[in-house]
Amino acid sequence: MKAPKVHSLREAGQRRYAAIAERLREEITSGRWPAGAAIPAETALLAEFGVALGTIRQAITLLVNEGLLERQHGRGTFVHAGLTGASLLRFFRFGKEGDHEVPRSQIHKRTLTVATPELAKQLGIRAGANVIHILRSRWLQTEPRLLERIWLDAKRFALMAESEPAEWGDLLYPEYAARCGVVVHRASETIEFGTLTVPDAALLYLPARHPCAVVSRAAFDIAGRCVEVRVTRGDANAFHYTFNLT
Amino acid sequence: MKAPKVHSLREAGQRRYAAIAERLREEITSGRWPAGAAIPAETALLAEFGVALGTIRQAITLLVNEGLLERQHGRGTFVHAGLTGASLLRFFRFGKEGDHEVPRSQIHKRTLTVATPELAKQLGIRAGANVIHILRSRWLQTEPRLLERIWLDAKRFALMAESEPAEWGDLLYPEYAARCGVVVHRASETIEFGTLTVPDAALLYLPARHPCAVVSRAAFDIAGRCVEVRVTRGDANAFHYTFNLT
DNA sequence: ATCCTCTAGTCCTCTAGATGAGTTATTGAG
DNA sequence: CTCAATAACTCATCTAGAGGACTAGAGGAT
Repeated sequence: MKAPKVHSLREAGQRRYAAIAERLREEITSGRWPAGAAIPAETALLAEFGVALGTIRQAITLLVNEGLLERQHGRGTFVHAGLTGASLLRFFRFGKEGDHEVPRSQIHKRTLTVATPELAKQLGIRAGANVIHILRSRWLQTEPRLLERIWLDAKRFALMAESEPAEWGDLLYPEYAARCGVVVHRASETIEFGTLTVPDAALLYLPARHPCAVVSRAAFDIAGRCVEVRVTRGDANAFHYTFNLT
Repeated sequence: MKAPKVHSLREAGQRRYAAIAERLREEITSGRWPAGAAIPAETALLAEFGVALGTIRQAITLLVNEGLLERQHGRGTFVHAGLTGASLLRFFRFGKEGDHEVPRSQIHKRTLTVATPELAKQLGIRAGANVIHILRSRWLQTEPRLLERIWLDAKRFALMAESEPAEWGDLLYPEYAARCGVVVHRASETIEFGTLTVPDAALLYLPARHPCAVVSRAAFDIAGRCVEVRVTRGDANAFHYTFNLT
């Protein structure tokens, strides 16, 4: 089935490349083009939409800049494969530099509870709906370094509630993808400062009321739905983060 | 004088648009095209370099993405005007939201000292060379909120040493530009947590050893030279910062 | 004075190609 | 079987041009 040319479908004033980008975005966010898969070649798309190569490339460039697509010279253009989740350690400096070891995970609790109104709003579910709550620490060498609290929609992540936490790997995002088909595409993080409660301090082998950095993350799938809420705490003295402004 | 076509000047394997971008970058970083000024029109550049419009646009896009140029539809393409410096408060939440008031400045000290080896390395000057050191606090309403220590190369910023601190505005970057012709184009910032010394705490009306966020900034001009080193401290409990990852 | 239109100058979109460069699977020689 | 050459596919660069959209200023109508 040949798709109609884009000329007839776009709104007044809308650019052709923008109309094409919108159509491609729809294929991606709907999941018809799954994460990591190749999209049709540029020559195929220009034939399908009946436009010149430059127009197709402009549409694709738009989606590349949005982080939805990735180009690979000579291979093809691919739907963004998602985050692995190994990125929290960039905020902390524990031990030697340039060490990108994945911290080992120790699950302390995995419970089924009920969403508070605030959490429900973040996850886009009904207040009072079931959520999975995970408490785990992350270890480097022989020291617990980070303490994570994670909340998931129990409906979407049913298989995370049924499987044994001991079977999970140190990284959760690959588990989400393998067990529940949920790919984390982007996340928003907020950094704040606080002090450790008595039980939290015990889990991190630190004194009570020790200063800590608090990183609150909301993770989103490619369609923009929030799929995970996570709050991570670590020793404030190990915290450091660099970035650039222009 | 007509410039030679770019064909004959680029290195083997280098793209035309990359060669053109390099030439434009040289005009900008050398200061021949000053900050805020318009560059020649695309049609003028394509005639000068003897290439097609698309190639010129690709070269300009490269520099726009680097932050060196800014396009304005219908007006022209301009050299990036530089930072105003009003951006440190984005890290802190003092009082009401969405309040973009510029904090008032109180200069406590402006002294001429000698660069430590580490500072000299950052500023790209000789260890032991003269530097200007400024200690100032930034006020919102009736409270001191941030404490800043600033170091400048005394040679480049001679007029900052001679003028009266009382004459300076609340923002220093416009002073640098007006008095010394130094435009801050980009900055790199590192966040850490610490506690306040007794004298620093007194200046911020906080108890000694109160937790603080420490933001260390290196500011660079458009040619990539470090022109200012600044360390800012504020109440850690007011600190918060959000950003996105893909 | 205010509003409008016109115009020249700018960047932006789009076409219809040709050619270059990187990747991968196949095919043929040893 | 192993390895190298090749073919076929991909995205990337570049041309030469037409017309659109936006801005700013000049001039005229109200």
